[in-house]
This record gives sequence, structure tokens and C-alpha cells, in this order.
Amino acid sequence: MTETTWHEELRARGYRVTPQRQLVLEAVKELEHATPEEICAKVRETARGVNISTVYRTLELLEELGMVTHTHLGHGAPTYHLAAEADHVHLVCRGCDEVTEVRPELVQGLVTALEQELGFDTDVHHLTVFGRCRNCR
Amino acid sequence: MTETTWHEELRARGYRVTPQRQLVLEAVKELEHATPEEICAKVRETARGVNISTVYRTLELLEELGMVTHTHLGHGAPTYHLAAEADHVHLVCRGCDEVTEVRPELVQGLVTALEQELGFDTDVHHLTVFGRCRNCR
DNA sequence: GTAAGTGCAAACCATTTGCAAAGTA
DNA sequence: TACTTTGCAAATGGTTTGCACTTAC
Repeated sequence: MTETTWHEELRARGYRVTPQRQLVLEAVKELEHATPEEICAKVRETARGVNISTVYRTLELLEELGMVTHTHLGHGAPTYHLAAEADHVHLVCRGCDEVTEVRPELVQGLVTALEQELGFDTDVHHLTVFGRCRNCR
Repeated sequence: MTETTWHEELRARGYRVTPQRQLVLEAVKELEHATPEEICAKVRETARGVNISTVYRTLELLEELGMVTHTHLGHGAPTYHLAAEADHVHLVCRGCDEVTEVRPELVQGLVTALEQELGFDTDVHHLTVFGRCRNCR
């Protein structure tokens, strides 16, 4: 999605293009897997600050627009990334807490089975698999 | 695991058998998919109350002993159930919030692939798949 | 100009912690 | 008795909300 496209997308739905919204989207793009707090910190590196509640409100909006997605990689805050770059599944090791991204094809069998057996449409982007990695098991 | 077995299990590890621990385990057994708050409420139905922090501490202990497991079915608190009865994967519909339990064989392909390709040992009990059910898609 | 968006502070929910009192072995 | 566990109240972390002020259109 280009710069102009999403500006129009916002306006078309009655939302406004604000510097805060642009900054938050920029930060999500640059950080990858960032928590709201981290996004807020990143944005504050630039002169203009952004309030944490604005970050939350903006992330909710961007998610509704389908521009970002979030997933839960641990006990704490969720992490956000661009929907366009989210084509992977997360593996989290309970031993070393390391996060690995794996090809979505690995879950294709599961997705197909759920689809055919139950008519269930899986949100692959949100999927996180917990377990133990080679080194920690 | 029988009544006596887990009492011995506790003592063998230097832990003590207390009425609170027995009540919490009972509640987990009866409720299935209960949050700490719900477990606390359930236990309070019996004359003796239990403090919410004791519930948290007990659940942590029971999980360490491998007697209960937890999973995240939504935005709020996690839900606990007996490890012995946890042999299923959870499906959560984003439309109607309904939770479905499916046979673990459905994820067998994924588990095997992660095992063979990465040596990753998946915690199937904790796995929750978000998406949209037949009625809501 | 007017409706939408922001900042701020307070409220909220889930969870954790310190410590003195109570209970188990 | 000695050491574990509990209850309570306060602290914490993450998130949401109400409202007056500001800004995009």
C-alpha cells in the first residue's frame, strides 16, 4: 500500500491523516515485532512526541484497516508488525525465549484440515507456537 | 494421578498439602477452562475462602508439577485445566468468541514438521488457533 | 466552523510482592 | 519447633477512558 493509498483509505472512511498516525505506522514498519511501549519510545526519538494512549488508539485503527497485525509472543505486551510483512508463523521457545519465524507452508496442512473439516478460517498471522527449541529440550 | 499420589508428590518435593491447594485443584477439575478469578469464585462457594494471590501461587505450583496447564483464549486472563484432560487444541472464533476443542491429530503434521525441520518440541496443550468459524466468516 | 483526534490524568484489570500471622509436618 | 504457606494491602504492568484542548478538513 503506497503512501497516498492509505491516506485516501483513511479519509474515505471518515478518518483523518495526522502526524501521529504516520509516525506510529513508520515505527511499526521499522521496528518489527514491537510492543506499544517500544513503538511509543521509537516515535519519541523524533522531536514530536506521541502519547502512549494515542499509540494504542492508532494501533487499533491500523489493525482495523488491515495494515498491521499483532501476536502474543510471551506473557507481556503483544507485538505489532506490518500486515504486508507478516507472512510467517512464530515459534517461541520456553527455555531461551527465542522467537523464530517460520514459513507459513508449515501450517498449511493444519489450515486446510480446519477449513475442510470445520469450515474454520485460520488467522495464520496471529498464530504463535510455544515449545522448546533444539538447544533447550 | 490419585489423591494420595499427588499428596506424596508434593511432600517429596518439600511442599505441603494444604486445604487451599486441594480446593484450587478441585475447582480446576470441575470448571475446565477457568480463569484464576473464576477459580477463586468457585472455591469461595465453599465455606472456607481462598485469597486470589493464593490462587495464582497455587496454579503456578500445580503447573510446575505438571498437573494443570493454561492457554490464552482471548485478550483477558488465561484459562486453566487439568493436564490429564488437556489433550486437545483450542480454536477461537473472532466473530462470536466461541471456543472449540479439536482433536490433537489435526496439528500432528505441524508438530512433526517442526520436529524434523527444526528440532522444535511443540507444546500442543498451549496451542490456540484464532480465526473465524463457519458461521462468522 | 465542526467533527475528529490528542494529551493528560485517573481508572481499570490482571498479576506480583513484602511481610506478619497462621498452619503443616 | 522450624519452615512453609497464607492473607492482606500495596505495588506493578499493560491498557482504557473521560474530558478539555487542538487540529485536519
